[in-house]
Formats: sequence, structure tokens, C-alpha cells
Amino acid sequence: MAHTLEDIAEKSGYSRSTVSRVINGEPGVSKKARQQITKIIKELNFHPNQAARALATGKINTIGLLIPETVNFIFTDPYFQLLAQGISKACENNDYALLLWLTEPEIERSSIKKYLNHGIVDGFITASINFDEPMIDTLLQSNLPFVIIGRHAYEFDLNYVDLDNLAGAELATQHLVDRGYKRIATITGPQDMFAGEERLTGYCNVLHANGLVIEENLIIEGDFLQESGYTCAKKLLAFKPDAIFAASDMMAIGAMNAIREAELHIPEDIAVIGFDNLPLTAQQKPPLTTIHQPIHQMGYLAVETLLKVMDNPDGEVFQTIIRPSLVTRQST
Amino acid sequence: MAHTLEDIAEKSGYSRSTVSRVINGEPGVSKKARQQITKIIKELNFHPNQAARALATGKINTIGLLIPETVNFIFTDPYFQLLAQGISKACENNDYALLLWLTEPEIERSSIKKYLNHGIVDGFITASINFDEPMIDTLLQSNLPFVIIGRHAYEFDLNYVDLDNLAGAELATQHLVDRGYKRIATITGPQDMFAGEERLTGYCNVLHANGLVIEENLIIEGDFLQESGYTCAKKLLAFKPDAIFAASDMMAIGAMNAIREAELHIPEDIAVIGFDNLPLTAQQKPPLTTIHQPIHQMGYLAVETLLKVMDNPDGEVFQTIIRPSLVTRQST
DNA sequence: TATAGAATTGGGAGCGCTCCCAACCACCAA
DNA sequence: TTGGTGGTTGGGAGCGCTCCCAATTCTATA
Repeated sequence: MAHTLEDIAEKSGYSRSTVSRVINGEPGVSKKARQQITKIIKELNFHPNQAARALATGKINTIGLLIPETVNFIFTDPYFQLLAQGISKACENNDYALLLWLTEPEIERSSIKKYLNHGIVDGFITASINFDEPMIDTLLQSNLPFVIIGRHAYEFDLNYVDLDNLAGAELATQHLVDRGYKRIATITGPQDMFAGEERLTGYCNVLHANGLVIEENLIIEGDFLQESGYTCAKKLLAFKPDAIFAASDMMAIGAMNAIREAELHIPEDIAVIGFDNLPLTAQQKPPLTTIHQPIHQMGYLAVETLLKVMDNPDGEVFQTIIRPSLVTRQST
Repeated sequence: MAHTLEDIAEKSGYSRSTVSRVINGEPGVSKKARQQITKIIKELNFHPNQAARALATGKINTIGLLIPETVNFIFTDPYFQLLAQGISKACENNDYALLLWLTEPEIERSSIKKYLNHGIVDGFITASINFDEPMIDTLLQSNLPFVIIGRHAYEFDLNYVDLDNLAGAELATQHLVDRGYKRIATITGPQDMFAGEERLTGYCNVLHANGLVIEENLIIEGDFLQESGYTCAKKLLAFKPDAIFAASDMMAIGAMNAIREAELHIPEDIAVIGFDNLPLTAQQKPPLTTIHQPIHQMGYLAVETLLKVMDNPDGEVFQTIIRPSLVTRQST
């Protein structure tokens, strides 16, 4: 069996309490005691029993990552991988464990509810993707602190970490304008999603500010995935754009494929800019100009935000909006 | 604060012990008591405190999913998605929580070690992909029970769940032979992986058994990913095969693209068979004949195996090899 | 040197559960 | 009536930790 606090206490000649203080980095321990106890802990590779700690403190030192989507989605979306990595890292650094909830739609809602009240996490992080009304209600009813990555469409006083999608789209579009492109098309994200909507707004803002006409033929709605980038671009090409702003990197990649198939050159005949700065964009031919979204960092931040929320049960709301930046490569 | 066993005991007029028995489905409780207590538990939506339970039993009711993420293809591989789904489902059904470990390469190995000894899981599941020596040593040293999905290259007395890759490859190749194809090529998996190696062996076995020549030009090594299927197929086409056995569906899909680009018809000019039976194979044009691997079920089984291992600390080794089956569609 | 006050240390109580043994109750056979 | 039996039930002990208060030691000052 593993060691206990009491073992360490005995071996070091101090008491359980002092050992506990050392482990938790509390003040009020002499240097000598701290050194000796630390040494023994290291030697014995001692780790306090999490269950006992949880029972005594009422906190279980675990946060949940709630993903209201089929698993397929999670592991295919490179965006999500980076997010999960950031979250995972932050948990590790803060000595929290990360519990993964994969909840499939509909039927499993009840199981979320069950889990939320199970007392197995102190709080959780979730992504705003595809929130419907009952879902958000369930979360709110849980009484557990949580942080959303992204933003909810109409619940505004939630804790979230999100990108400034508007600014990002403006950066992208302004970049195209600055390069002298005139017929700038866009493949948007889904218009029932906050991010999709804002990225279109940013595009329109910049065209307008620069006195360019917003031509309906040059705006087409995609779904953020590669396939839709391809099909949308095919349609757009009929209207002879000289640049395309795709609201996601995956769509930009799809669009590049379509452009190549039409035997046009990037960026000579037509420029392409993406959004997200996924790692694979750098390996495209040509490398894709895009808007950098610090996804990993956002995951990390979400955890830190959650920890703050958990320390502040009296309702302070934490909202962070991250500024994106432009990454210029050879596709524009 | 949440209710406790004692609350339920008081409300029902029975004792803590009896309530505990009801909750854990133990025998030796009268029907009347069981009914009344069950009713009150439902009414109050009571869930026993996990930490207390863990402390009392010494089991924390959580298993870890360890993902040695050195290889980014783990994520992009739809194989992994299905696996995770099965694992997640099994955990839910057995009332275990699933803890996610995303471990980054090299440097973070030590952190795995730390976690393993942290007592936050009762056991864990991991995938065999890209195990290097220090990795497996770390796992073995942990003293925690674990189950591998797949097989380790040279450690044979580990608990695992794996597919009979040999039989699968034989099924696939035999199918091609039966259909009358003579120049059967193969795009193999990486030859330093057990699955890759076995699938090639199966291919050779069948050719040999049927008196066909094994032609080196018709064997080419891929890496299981779509891209490599495409490039390998391009090379193979020079040698005029009339059928291709790709050791993964993704490679088969890549190969089909290459074949179409060469303006050849599937299966008239050249047949293609894959391996895995990923959902997307059914939607190919033409739908892909492939070897069915019950991935979801394997994930599920891995959890059940782990539970068995945890009940048998005295070293019984559980190894399951699943038989694949042939799924005939229109590509052959 | 005495003593207040600060720094350090020790140990009881309790978190909510499970495990185990003892107690209780009916019921039946002797 | 007594004793034995099996089915139920109750409650003490203990899991390993934190929290809190009391005890002890040290330090600085009069």
C-alpha cells in the first residue's frame, strides 16, 4: 500500500499536521522542518491520497471537459485538439485532473445531468458549439461553475474565453484590401453561429470602410469544414473574384484545391486567406496567409478562468476576449 | 450542501448501513426497506459522495485514457475516434469516470510518471502506437493495471485487445484471389508496427497458398494515412496491378483518388480493398470493399478487460484477439 | 532574568462512505 | 416453552486527509 501522511510524519519526526503544511505549501513551518520533510517526501515519492483530501476539503480537484458532440467531431477537428491540449496542460500545471465527458446529443442529456450532480468535478469547461436551449439550461441548473470557450448566442453573463472574431475578420479583409485586391469574396461560417456571423460582419465592415462594393455573389455560406470550402469556392469562381477570405483554415484549404483544379494560380490569379492558423496551414502549397488564433492558449486560459470562478462563488463573471493577429505567408 | 447517507437513513427510518446496501445493490435487505429507501433516494436525487466512497474502498472508480500523442496522426485517424467512443461508453455503463491524459512527447514523460502514482485512477487504457522502450517501462513501473489496444512489438505478457490482423489481411487477399484478380498489389502499413507487419504477412500467405507470385514491385510501404495511399498508388500503377489491397481504409481512399486521376475505373480496370471499415468507406464512389474491424467494440472490450484485470491483481493476463470480417461492396 | 508575544508544532474531530460484527426479529421444530 | 436458524438491521471503526485550537518553543524586549 502507498504511504500516508502519518508515515512521513513518523519518518521525519514531525507530526501529520506539519507534513500536511509542507505539502500544501502553507506558511508557519520552520525551514529545517520543511527541508527534512521535503526530502523524505521525495525519497518515498509520496503523493497524498486524493480521495482523502477531497473528502476533507469538499473539493475533488478535478475539472470536467464537457463536449456536447459526438466523439467523431472532437478528434477530427484540429481546432479541438489544440484546445484540449491547452486545457490539459493548464490542468496539469495547476494540479487538477481533467475528466472527459463525451456526451452524444439528445438521448444522453440526462446522463450529463446525472454526472453534473455526481460531485465528481469541481467545475467544468465546455465549448459553445451547438448549444441549444435545453443544453444551456441543464448547465445552469447544475450549480457548478463553468467556463465556455466561445460565446453563447444570447446568454451574455456567462464566463467565457473567446476570440475577437470581428477584429480577426477585419484584419484579414484589410490585408487583402491593402494588397490591392478589388473583388474580394468570402466563404463564411454558419450564420447561426456567433463566430460565423462576426467574421462576416468584419468582412463587410472593411469593404465598406474602403469604399468597396459588397457584392452578394461574392458571399457564400460554408460550414467551416474543408469540403464546404471546396464546393463554395467552385461556385465563387464563376464570379471571378481576385481574392477569397475563408472564415476557417479548413475551408481555405478546400478552396485552394478548387482553385488549383480550375488551373488558376495562388496568389497570382487569386489570393486566399484563412482563419485560425492551424499548424497544417504552413505546409500548404503555397503556405496559407491566415489569422492567428492562439487556440492552445485559449484552452489554457479557460482553465485559469475556471479556477478563478471557483474561488469566487459569489457571482463575479469573467469574460476574456483574445485579439487575433495576421500571419502573412505566400497565398496573398 | 448535498445530502449524505445519514440523511437518507434518517428520512427513511432505516440506518446508514441499510441505505448503503440499497445503493450498492447488496442482498440482505427486505423488499419494503429497499422500496422505501429507493423512493427517497430518487426524490432527493441523492448521489453518494465519490471521494468518501473512494477513501473507504481504496478505489477511485476512474480509469485513465493515456494518449501518447507523439504522433499527430492519432488524432486525425478516425480509428481513434471510434475507439474513444467505445471506451467512453463502456466507462459510462460501468459507472467509471474516464480521465483523459494527453501526453506530449519526451519531456513530459516524467509527468506521466507523476500522474500514474498519483492515485487518481484505478487503471488505464492506452494504445500501442509508437511505444518506445522508456514508455513501456514507465507504464510497467507504475504498478497500475493497464490494457493496451493493439499489441506491443516485443512485450508479450501484457493485457491487450487487438485485431487478428493476419486473418484480416488473408480475408482481404483471398477475396481478391476468389474474384479472379491475378496481379494483386498491396500498400502496406509501416513495417515497424505490428499491425503493418502482420497485414503484409497475411497478403503474402494467401498469394503463396494460391500459387501466385509475390512480386516485389507490387508491394509498397505506406503509413496508414490517406496521402500515402495516394502517392503509393501512383507508383504502383506503373506496374499495372489489377487489384490493390490497402492496409487501411484511408490509404485505400487515397489510392482510389490516384486511380481516378489516372482515368481508370474501379473495379473494372482495377479493384481496391481497404482495411478497417471506417464509416466513410460506405460513402465512397464506388463504396469500398473492406475488412471490418469492430473498433468501437474493441474500445468497449478494453474497458471490460481492464475491469477484470483490476479484480485479478495476482497477475492473470487477459488477451483478446478479435476476428475481422469481410465487407463486400462495389470496389472489387 | 522575566515575560509577552510570535513562531512553530501536535493532535482531536470530522469529512461520508464501506466493512464487519453484533443484535434483533420472526418462525419453526423439539 | 425453549433453542436454533435465517433473514434483517444497526452502529462502531476506520479509510487519509484538512482544519482548528491548544500546547510548546523561541525571540525580543523591559
